[in-house]
Amino acid sequence: MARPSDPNKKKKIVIAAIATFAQKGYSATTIAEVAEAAGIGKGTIYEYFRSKEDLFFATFERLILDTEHEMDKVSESVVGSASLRLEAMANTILSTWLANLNLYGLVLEFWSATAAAPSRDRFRAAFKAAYADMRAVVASLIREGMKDDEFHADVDPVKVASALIGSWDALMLQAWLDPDFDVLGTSQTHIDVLLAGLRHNIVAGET
Amino acid sequence: MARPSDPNKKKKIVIAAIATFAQKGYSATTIAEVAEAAGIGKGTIYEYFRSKEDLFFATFERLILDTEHEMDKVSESVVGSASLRLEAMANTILSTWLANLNLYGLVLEFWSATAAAPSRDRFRAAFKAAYADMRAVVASLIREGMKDDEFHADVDPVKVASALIGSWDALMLQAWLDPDFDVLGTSQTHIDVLLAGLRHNIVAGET
Amino acid sequence: MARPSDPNKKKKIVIAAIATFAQKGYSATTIAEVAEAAGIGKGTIYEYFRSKEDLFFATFERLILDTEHEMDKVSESVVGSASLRLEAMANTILSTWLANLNLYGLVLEFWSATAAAPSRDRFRAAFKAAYADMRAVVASLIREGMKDDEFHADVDPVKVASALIGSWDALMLQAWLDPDFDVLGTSQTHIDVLLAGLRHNIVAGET
Amino acid sequence: MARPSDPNKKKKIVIAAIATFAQKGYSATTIAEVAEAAGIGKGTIYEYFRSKEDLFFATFERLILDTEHEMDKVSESVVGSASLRLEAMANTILSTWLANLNLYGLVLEFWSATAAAPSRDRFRAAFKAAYADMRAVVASLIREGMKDDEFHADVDPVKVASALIGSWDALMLQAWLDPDFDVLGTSQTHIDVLLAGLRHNIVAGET
DNA sequence: CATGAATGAGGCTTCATTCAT
DNA sequence: GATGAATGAAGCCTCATTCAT
Repeated sequence: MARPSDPNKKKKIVIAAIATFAQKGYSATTIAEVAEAAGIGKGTIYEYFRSKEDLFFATFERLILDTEHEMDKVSESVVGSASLRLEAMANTILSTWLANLNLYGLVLEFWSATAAAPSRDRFRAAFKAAYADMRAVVASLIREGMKDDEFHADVDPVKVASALIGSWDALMLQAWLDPDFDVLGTSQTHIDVLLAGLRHNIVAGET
Repeated sequence: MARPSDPNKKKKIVIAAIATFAQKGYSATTIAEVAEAAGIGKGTIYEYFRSKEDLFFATFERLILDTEHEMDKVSESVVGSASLRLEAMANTILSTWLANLNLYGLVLEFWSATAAAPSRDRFRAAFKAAYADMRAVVASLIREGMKDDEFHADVDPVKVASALIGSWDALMLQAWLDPDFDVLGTSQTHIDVLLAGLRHNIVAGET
Repeated sequence: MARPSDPNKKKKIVIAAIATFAQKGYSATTIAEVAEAAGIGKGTIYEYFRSKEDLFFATFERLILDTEHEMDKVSESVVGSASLRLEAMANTILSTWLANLNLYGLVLEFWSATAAAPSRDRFRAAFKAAYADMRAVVASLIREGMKDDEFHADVDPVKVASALIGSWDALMLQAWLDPDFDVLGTSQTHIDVLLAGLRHNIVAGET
Repeated sequence: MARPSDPNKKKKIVIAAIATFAQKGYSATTIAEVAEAAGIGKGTIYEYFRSKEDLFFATFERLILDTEHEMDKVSESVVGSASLRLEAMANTILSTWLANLNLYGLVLEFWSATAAAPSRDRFRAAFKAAYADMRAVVASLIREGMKDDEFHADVDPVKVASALIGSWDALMLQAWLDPDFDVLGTSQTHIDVLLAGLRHNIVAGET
């Protein structure tokens, strides 16, 4: 008469793991700490995850999913010109991330994990997919602006999206390094300039 | 002094450490491996570095210095319009980084190290300083463009520089994740749009 | 609790540690040796003791407790004149110690530990307390002899007790150095002379 | 044309070693520290001593010799009754030792060394010899008192000497453990009682 | 299913000793 | 003879993982 596996137990562990990994980093975090944070026994974790690395990957997946969910909500709810929607997207994403700046250390850990064997490819692929998703969303916004004749620049929307998302990523890094860094202001300036560029023709000879 | 002791022994160790850390990550790298890569005994490393972490920080410092050196060379050698010089800067930096893409994993490790105790502040401060340096160089290029009436946008040069540098950083990350990612093309598009924006007035009502 | 875990595991480890430390000395003893002697895994020791030094201190405490227990038994069971009881105490203590002469090396190690950082004060305080205990027991025996007019010498019982106990200690040392040393005979002579002195007035002019 | 070995260099090293060993204990002392204290290079020590243990033994020998030298001076210079000479001996020895109480930690180390292989027998034999020497000196003082009819007790002088010396040893230990311990007072009481006992017949039936 | 006691591989670090200069 | 850079053996300790209850 085994008690049915509590479906929330796994989630509970991941929550505890996110907090602990974010605070201390992957290597420095011990399974015992995660177990204690989750209020369960050490061995129980191994009932739900094959290994420490497995648990790590699970926390990664959850964060990725949460972010994508956030992006979907934004792109569905905001209306108006492409410029407006892009700005809204930027602000929402950055605000959300800023509100969870403490998680950024965890993202850094994930990136770092892509460098270290043996799960390198696993993390790398997941990251790549997540970026591709974000890119697609942003690029489609830009493409809409072009279709509506709001943007005249003849550029590859995907490339602009890449750079834009990249700048968000990097702004977060700088905020992580320096709590006084003006993320939203810098982002505003960047997107202002970028949108101004998109609204005009880019004369080849000018560059 | 007894055996003259290779005056470059310390440098030799750092070189070996860079290669090893980059390949396997900080945690996964053992002192024994670094020693072997350097062709010396395990104990010798401790003649030059107090601890594994100290060695790690030394590799970090060296890479930072090398990059700054590279930037200085570029900003001194390239002439022409601000747009041209910015593009040259972007291309040079990115090309240099691309050529050492394998080191990017190491940078990820460094970032990650800023999250993990106990050297957190040490790395964080060094990173912050390095970014400030880069920002200053790029911002001064933008400022020159404004002085020469090449750029009309009324924006904070430092903020644009932040976003620009951030995008380089993030493009490298994506290249690291995906070897097929078009770093230079994306950068070109991004800087084209950005420069186009800088050359025009940014009408407040337009955003 | 999972495996019930031998409730005496900690004691078992201490026993093994006593034997190993006594035989090889503190520095020369490795945790691996103690673990093997205890028939357990290396890591298990760290479930019960924070460090090698902690284990060492635990062995020390146990030996101290055992000796005090021995003294209590003697002082409670022997009856008769103070002289008789003091002699009985001396003989019992020395016999007990002689029977465990192999432990004396361990006591030397403890003494030595009081000299070496960083646990110096810990051991020193414990030793001091143990000596104070023994002193109190012996001094009270002498004091009883004075109350009963068996001893006429006007001396500080505590000082005599100190010297007496000290002589036992030192006799053990000499036995440890020289297996042929006549501990009990020497002690007998010493206590005979000492008791004879206690039974007479000590004329100041005579000294 | 090798410079002749500085005959004082060896002595200089031993002096430095005594200070260092006494302060930090044998294990905790590194050859590098001794070398630095002696103001010479690490390697130089190995020109004069085969190993760290050899150096340790040399410091031991020197301390033993110094103490014996001290005893000889006392036994030659003091005149008067046997009681007086014994008291003088006790006071001189204890005062000398007290003045160098910091060296006592080193003696403890030596004792401890007799417990730990592999030089066990070497130290043990030297200690045994040193005690035999001291015993002989003290016993001869007692024997003189018997010959002069100052002492009437029919006891073995060597046994009394053993106990007496042992008590000195142990008093030092207690002083080492407790800086407030009254060494000289306790010794005075002890020797008073002991001498009183020696001056009287010890009636067998009395014990 | 849950637990946590037990385990042992493996890492960092120390330091006595060597030996080229 | 003097030196100290180089070495590597060896030890303490951590912690992911297992498994008996």
